[in-house]
Amino acid sequence: MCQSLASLSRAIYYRAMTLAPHDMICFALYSAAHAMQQAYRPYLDELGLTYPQYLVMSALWSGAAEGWDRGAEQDPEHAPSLGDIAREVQLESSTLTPLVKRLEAAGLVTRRRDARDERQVRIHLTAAGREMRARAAHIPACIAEKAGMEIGELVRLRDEVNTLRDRMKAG
Amino acid sequence: MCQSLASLSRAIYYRAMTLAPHDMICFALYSAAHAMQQAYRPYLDELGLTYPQYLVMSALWSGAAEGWDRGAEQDPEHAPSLGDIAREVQLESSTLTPLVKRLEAAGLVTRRRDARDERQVRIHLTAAGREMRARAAHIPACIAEKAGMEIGELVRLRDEVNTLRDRMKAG
DNA sequence: TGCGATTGTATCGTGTGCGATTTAATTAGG
DNA sequence: CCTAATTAAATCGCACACGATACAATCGCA
Repeated sequence: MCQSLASLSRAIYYRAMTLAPHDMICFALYSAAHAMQQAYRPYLDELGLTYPQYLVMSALWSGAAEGWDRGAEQDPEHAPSLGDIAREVQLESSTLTPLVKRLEAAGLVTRRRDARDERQVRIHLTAAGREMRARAAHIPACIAEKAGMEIGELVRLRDEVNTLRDRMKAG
Repeated sequence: MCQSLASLSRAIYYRAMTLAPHDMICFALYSAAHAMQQAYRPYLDELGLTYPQYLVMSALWSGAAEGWDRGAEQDPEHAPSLGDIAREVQLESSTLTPLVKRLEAAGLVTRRRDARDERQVRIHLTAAGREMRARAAHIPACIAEKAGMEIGELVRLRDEVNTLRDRMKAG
């Protein structure tokens, strides 16, 4: 089916080759990421969210794993900025600005300039946005079940993929 | 950094949870696929190709691992159809039709209706398209080096990701 | 043979994605 | 202080990506 290790190694040794997409690591990631989006689609359709919108909402719901909202109760300016979210979901402002505007148009978030630094736009969940969290809470288990792998296997694979990603982004 | 196995397992057990993007498998694939595209960019810029265009050209160059062009010398109708390419790169015709038209506009391929079945459009490499293969042949080794992993490790990770993809696409 | 079902592409609308650039606000340095 | 450099968002242009739909060509079956 796929090109053998020996064949790949020989080709790399000669440092000049043509690979079919189904032999490429990058295509494995590319097609798997798209397959994941398709697996989420029926669940996200119920919520009226696209997949990247779901990632942004998940970041807000989790407080990006509680890095953002320490003291947010007292100080609304501790809500994440658009840049904070951009770093969490690894998207450019040129992608995120219109996406968040669509979330705002859907009534899930608000966008407000920070009073102390007017360059920043702080993103707040609305009541509707907070309520959606419970309606989305079943999704991870559904996806994990569809993956048909042990949770430990999924976590190991996730970490290996994250390691590869970080290396591709470095130097 | 990332949510622990214990935490994930507990959450899956309760079947209701909110994960931050950086804890999700799907986000690992999503962000790694984008990081890969960025790693290819400098090489593809030299060729004037986008990343999905490179996947299509790679499929043509490899004859999709020699499944397409048996006897193509004698019979030009054995060239891959748009549907053949769509299956290889796992894209819809609505994505591939304009993409291939751009490759045609760049002088890399031709599109011709099959005389025996006028529903199908057969895609042929032009001389310029064939010549580009040599200019792209160094790319896999450059990417593999940047990944900083043993080839065997890369192949194993690719196969695991492909397995996950196939499970997400099934049922 | 003829006609309904299927198949292969194409078209349209919406929503990403990113590079390049712009604008406004803040910071840093002399 | 005052200006140069930096930073945060936004804007624009182009290219995916897919669902829904349309349409023509072919197939299947009575």
